[in-house]
Amino acid sequence: MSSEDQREGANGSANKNGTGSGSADGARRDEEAVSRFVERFAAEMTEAGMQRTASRVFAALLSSDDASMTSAELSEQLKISPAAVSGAVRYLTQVSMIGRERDPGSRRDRYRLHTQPWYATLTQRENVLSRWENTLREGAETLGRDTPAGARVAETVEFFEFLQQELFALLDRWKDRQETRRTAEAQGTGTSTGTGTGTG
Amino acid sequence: MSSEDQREGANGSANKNGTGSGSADGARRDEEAVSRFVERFAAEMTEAGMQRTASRVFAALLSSDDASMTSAELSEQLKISPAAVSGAVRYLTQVSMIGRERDPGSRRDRYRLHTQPWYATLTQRENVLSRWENTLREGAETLGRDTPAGARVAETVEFFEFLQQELFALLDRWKDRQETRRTAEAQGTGTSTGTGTGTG
DNA sequence: CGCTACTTTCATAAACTTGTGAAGTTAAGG
DNA sequence: CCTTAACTTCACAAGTTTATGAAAGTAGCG
Repeated sequence: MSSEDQREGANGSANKNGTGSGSADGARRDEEAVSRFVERFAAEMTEAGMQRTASRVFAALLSSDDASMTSAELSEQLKISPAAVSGAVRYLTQVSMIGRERDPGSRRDRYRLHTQPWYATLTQRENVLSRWENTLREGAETLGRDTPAGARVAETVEFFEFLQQELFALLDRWKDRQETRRTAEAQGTGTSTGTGTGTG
Repeated sequence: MSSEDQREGANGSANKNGTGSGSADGARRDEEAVSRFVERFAAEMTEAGMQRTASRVFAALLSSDDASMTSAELSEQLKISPAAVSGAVRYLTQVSMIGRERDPGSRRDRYRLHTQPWYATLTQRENVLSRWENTLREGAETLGRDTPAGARVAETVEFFEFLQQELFALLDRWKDRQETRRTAEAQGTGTSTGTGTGTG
């Protein structure tokens, strides 16, 4: 634990999240409350079937101001070993929810939330929906489309086809909406909260 | 593999799936192939986070000709104890994917696939999406909407709101489409495969 | 070209999940 | 009301997942 802190003095320390930077603005994070949110949201994702640590890492990244953290930061905030972080980020990388970067001049990797984590998840070809669809299609053949069971399964296949098509259209609409809004914002107010967003 | 075939001998017994009903038509089920489909689809649902036995029960019902099976039938086909069936159907009932019936004059319950299992799952208020949305909303407040992290989370909330709205609309469209098709079928060909469908 | 700061892999331990038999409960039908 | 079939609950065993420390692997940087 304490042996990790050697390197701290260098710069913005473990948490790049406003707190450590001693900035004078009022937006100081209540790290404890933030952590509660991280854990709660992670727990809900876990309930829905995502690996526990992967969920926690994802939630932590989602709640970090620049949408990225290093392994050490994650390890410290979530109180888990580097090994656990390693496993989690491998998973999250595989499913395209985060990316790995290297800060130039450092040996540390940074893990960054993809700009469109949900978009990526929902659209990637090797999708849950796609796989189900394929299996169901074979099942419909096996059962025979002229049987009630086969007909039911065939209809389920159609439903999933429909669902996926519509999902793509829906996501496009979202993207448009976001772009429109961004443009409007850029012209209107001068606010510069313009960090990469988590949706899409 | 081969040792499982004992059950075949008896008669239609456990499986009400067209095979036993003594009908002369060629649509005799290859029970082994059907079982492979059941297990494969169940495994995919399990991978996606659903309880293993619940998935197997669901898949079995989906593949049964009248979309319903008794506890004993499930127990035999899936080779699990009545206790396991009990637990699985309790879960499936809770998430509104199946319903419980009682054959009049019998002491056995029947578990029936809801006509619209996906519809129910996607639209019920106590939804994964709704819960995530609420948690995220609180998170946005905690983080402060004027911080990059808070803004990102707030946008995620909007995305989930958008997603849910669109999902409802999408499901309505599907229902319309199905109804239209049914009507057309009824008028056009004389086919009578018209069993309840699994989609919606 | 080797030192050192990271990251990953691996065997093991802990925690959790799941399925079971047995006991308990409910209600159909005499 | 008693008998009995069917369903549910429960404590426990088996199996699976998950996190860990230790060891091995990589790659910046002198």
